[in-house]
Amino acid sequence: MTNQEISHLLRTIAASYAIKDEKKHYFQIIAYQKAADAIEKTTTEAKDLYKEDKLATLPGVGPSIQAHLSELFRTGKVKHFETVLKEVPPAVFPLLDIPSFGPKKAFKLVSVFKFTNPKTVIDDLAKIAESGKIADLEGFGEKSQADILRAVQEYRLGKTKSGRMVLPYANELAEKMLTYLRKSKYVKDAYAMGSLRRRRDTIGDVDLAVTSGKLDEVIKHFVAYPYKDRVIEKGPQTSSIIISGGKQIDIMVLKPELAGSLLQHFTGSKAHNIKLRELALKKGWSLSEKGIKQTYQGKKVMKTYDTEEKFYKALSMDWIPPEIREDTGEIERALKHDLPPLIELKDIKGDFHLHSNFPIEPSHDLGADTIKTMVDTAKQRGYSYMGFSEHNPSTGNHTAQQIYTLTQKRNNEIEKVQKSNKSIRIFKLLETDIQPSGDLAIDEKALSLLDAAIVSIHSVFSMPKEQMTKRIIKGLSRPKAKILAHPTGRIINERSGYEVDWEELFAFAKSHKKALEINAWPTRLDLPDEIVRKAVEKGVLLIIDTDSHTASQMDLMQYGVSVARRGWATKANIVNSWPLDTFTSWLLNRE
DNA sequence: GCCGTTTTCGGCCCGACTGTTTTCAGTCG
Repeated sequence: MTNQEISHLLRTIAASYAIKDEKKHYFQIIAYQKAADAIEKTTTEAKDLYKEDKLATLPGVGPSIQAHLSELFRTGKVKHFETVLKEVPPAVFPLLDIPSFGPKKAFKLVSVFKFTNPKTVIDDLAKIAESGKIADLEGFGEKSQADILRAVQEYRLGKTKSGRMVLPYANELAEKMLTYLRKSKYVKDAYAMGSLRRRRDTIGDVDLAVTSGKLDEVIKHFVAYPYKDRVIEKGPQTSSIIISGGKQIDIMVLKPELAGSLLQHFTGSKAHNIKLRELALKKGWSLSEKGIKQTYQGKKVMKTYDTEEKFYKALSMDWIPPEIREDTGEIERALKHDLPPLIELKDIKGDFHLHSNFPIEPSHDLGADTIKTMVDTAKQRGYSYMGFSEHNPSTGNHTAQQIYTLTQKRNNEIEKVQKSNKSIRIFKLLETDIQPSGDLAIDEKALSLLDAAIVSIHSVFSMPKEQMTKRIIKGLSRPKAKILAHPTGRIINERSGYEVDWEELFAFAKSHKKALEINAWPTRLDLPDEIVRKAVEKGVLLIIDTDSHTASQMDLMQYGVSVARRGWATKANIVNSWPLDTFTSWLLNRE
């Protein structure tokens, strides 16, 4: 059972409790939802945690839910869950997957119209809505009947569940809207918020915040967006629209003097905000997007903040970088004024996963730009060093001698460019396949031509975890192999990575000073942030690379840096933020 | 059901918006 499925199951249990007796089970419902959130978010499979007896390490998973999940993994079902679910008509559950349907609405409709078949309930409901019978129901009306019909239709089209966007795509949508918003004279400042500002690897909705003296004018302007499909809601300070393409944009507008609490509120994460508010509550304070509510001599006073720094300061803590606002310890550290200095884009001194168009007759894809062009771009970026790492010449079509000769030719070209570019040190690498056996795709003689090798998996992804871990470690254990590229092999929205025993790989990488790559390619972002965090805690070296196949793609570095920041990485962790001499000593094993 | 340098018991974030109401329930983030 996947984390997604387990999370869905826990939400189903929460919904069932809400239907049975929401008041009585109020906090249980919250607890189940919280556990569902945690399991949905984590990149570690709950089943693996169960095997290692570490389920309780998930926040919000306590003794009871842990026991239920253990039973689930052991026997495939949970007696307690079955008892709870038995009391709710099964036709309720499919409706819960439709946006705007909660437990109450779903249960009422299923009960009144006596829907019994979960397989047909959505169609049955659509028919009833079309016949006009819902409008007569108490608590419903013509409008809600039409809303139900539209929600069902959108659900059938898969429109509202069109998946999460990769970062640059969401960025582009946000920038377009921000540009449009700034055209209004009533807009003072406009910002991207939510998971976009926290730089999560994927984005659901685009959240925007605007400061203005004229809230209603901004909302009016927002809903008049030319690429709008429809308005979901529109109030005095917030609004949501669907744009063509089906993506949702949410906006919140407040006065400039509330900018601090507004940005803090709308950046999230939800877990981060809840933790902050619980903390404030202990002082008798109440936090919201409007500021901090305090009681003075029996009177409630709202204190306002125009910057986030002031808002956090009022809570006796340092400003927290958005990338780590996930309630994974950042609040405690900010209270102790002990947040780590996260790596920044300007700290990066070189890019090492670069594919030029040099005709090396590779096993996989070739780049599109010349070595010289890419060197020029690196210099423009202010890099002091860089490395070329085209894929190795294909082993199927070449003899060992041919591979050697091709590599040598590529090296000659690099040396030629190096001669006329003294301000940047250019290293000679290759991205070399780790074959299923764990052997590298090129022999020792060809390897000797390289300063170092980036090694990676490009075939036979489905291997048992132990075998895959052995394969990787065997490949990495060659002295020239210094970097493991895209370590999980995942492609966002396409495939989950292969299975690796991270503890074992971290231990090996640390003791042999091998770097794990944070691949900045937006559909990779591999290592994922959560694994970066674990690597950082273990003291494993990391390198941020773009995997560029054109010179312009070297701009993608920012996305890799975001992942590193989300993983709490500092300069000490990131080898390509080191000065040239330190870096060179490391890469060439001269330390 | 979870959780803890103010607690192992007694708390549990906060508010916006909509539709159907005439003061509020439901859903969402």
